[in-house]
Amino acid sequence: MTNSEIANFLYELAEMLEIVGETRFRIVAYEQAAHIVENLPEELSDIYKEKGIGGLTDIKGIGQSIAEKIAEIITTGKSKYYQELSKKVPKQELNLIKIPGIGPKTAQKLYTRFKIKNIKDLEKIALKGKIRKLSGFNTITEENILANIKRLKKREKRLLISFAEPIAEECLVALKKCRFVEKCEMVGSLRRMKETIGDIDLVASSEKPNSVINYFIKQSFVKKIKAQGTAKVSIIHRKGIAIDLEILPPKDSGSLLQHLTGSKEHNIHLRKFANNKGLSLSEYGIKTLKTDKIEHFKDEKKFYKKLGLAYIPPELREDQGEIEAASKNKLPRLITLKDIKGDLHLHTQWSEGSSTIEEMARASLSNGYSYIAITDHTYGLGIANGMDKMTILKQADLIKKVNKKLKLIKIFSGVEVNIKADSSLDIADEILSKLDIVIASVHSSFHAPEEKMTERIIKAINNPYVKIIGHPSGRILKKRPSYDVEWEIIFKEAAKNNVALEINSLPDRLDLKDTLVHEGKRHGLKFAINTDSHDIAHLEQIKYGISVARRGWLEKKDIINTYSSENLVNWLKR
DNA sequence: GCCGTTTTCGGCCCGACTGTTTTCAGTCG
Repeated sequence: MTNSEIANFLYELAEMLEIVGETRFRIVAYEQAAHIVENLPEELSDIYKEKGIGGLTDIKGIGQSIAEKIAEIITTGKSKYYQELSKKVPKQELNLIKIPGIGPKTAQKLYTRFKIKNIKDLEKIALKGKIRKLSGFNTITEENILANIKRLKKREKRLLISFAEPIAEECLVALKKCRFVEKCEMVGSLRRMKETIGDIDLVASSEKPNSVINYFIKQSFVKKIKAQGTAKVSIIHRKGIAIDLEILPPKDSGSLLQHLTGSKEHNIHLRKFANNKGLSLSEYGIKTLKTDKIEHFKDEKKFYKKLGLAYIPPELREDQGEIEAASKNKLPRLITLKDIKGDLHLHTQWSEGSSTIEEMARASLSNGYSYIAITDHTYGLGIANGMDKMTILKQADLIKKVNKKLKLIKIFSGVEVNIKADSSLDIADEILSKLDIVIASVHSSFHAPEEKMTERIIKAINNPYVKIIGHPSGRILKKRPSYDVEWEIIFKEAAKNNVALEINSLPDRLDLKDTLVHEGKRHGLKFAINTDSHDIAHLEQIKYGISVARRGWLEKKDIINTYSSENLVNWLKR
């Protein structure tokens, strides 16, 4: 049983507890445990197999009671507690609380009155105008329910960061033109550079919040106003994405920025941490509990400093140990874009790319890179016009010539070789040995069982010429889950054999993902942040790969393409 | 249900917006 299955199980328990009217704190305990399990790098079932119940309760946020429920579901696939609860909770009510704006109380009212089976039924009843007649409801609430059902259908999945970011930019450009706005920024998951975004959160500082709100809601991209107050406004953008804007006076801009950047889990932990020091946090500043006096913060860094913490970069604010690290001044010095010296995964017209080798090299040079690797597909990947061995050698020859022509950038010859279903590579070692760098990737048989898939990758890692494993988990965001592999074995083997794992910067891959990157770092692994560009226009997507690396706590030294050309050559020889 | 540089019991993050509750509950982030 996977962590995400166990997390879903705990989330469902929390939802059912909510409906039966359990105390808030018990519900929160289940929700927190679910969240912790969801983000755990190690598989819970492995921990249980190795250490039993004690291994589970060692995890902060999981106590005896929840540990027993997890153990039961791992060993038997069932849970008595779950079964008992589901008898008390109509499944229909569980469906209803998925609609934004409908919580357990409203769900119960609607269900007991109408005996609705699902969201579709609710929609029908709302369309017939029956809900407005119920006490406690009216035409407006009925309309809201309908609008929210529509939204739920639309945004069932989160948006890629590459889709959300330009929309947020558009809003900021508009806000900056407003004369009442002093400063404005992205906050929430966008500022933390999460791989997918639920809705866009923006913050502005101004002495006249109302004027800013009135200006904002008149913009042409606003399709609908969802909620409007004196300090906050929520709209729907014409592309269907929800945008929240919050405004406070400049004297509070630091604490507001901190508050809205989140994550929720980071903030909860931070507030508990502050409570222990006799302080209370909010978007309005830091209150000393004894005196009730509030200190205001224009600067976010000073906000953290007041708590005795080093400044925590937004990408780390996921409650993954960053508060403890900041209190001991042990935060990593995160990698930045300017640390990158080259891109080691590029395609050209020689396989499925649209640019030439020289075009790629020149574009990279103007990016400030000192080297690149050309790594076109090999012939097993027929769909991508993969190269056979003669073509590979011909291309390597051409690369030598281009290298002589362009002296300011070094071009490494390479391939992205396929790891076949039988674990072998589709190009012989004899050819691979003539190249500077080899990436090995899985492009077929994604559904192989965990053991087989792990064996395929391990075998590639042990090939003396393979230096990087490309997009190691194989996932495509919103389309394809990652394949089943034993990460711990792969991390250990890759670290031992001096093979780097790739952080692929394509916005729908971002593979390896942040939490696994963090775990890999603990094993002493090296990484390569590559774009997998098929066109010179893709080179700039390296920023998304950098974000993943930062979210995975990586520093310059963890990443091979921050090395100088000379050091990289030495590393490749090792 | 979980947790402990005060604690194994008694707390548990904090505030905005909506609706019709004229002083607050429900919901959200």
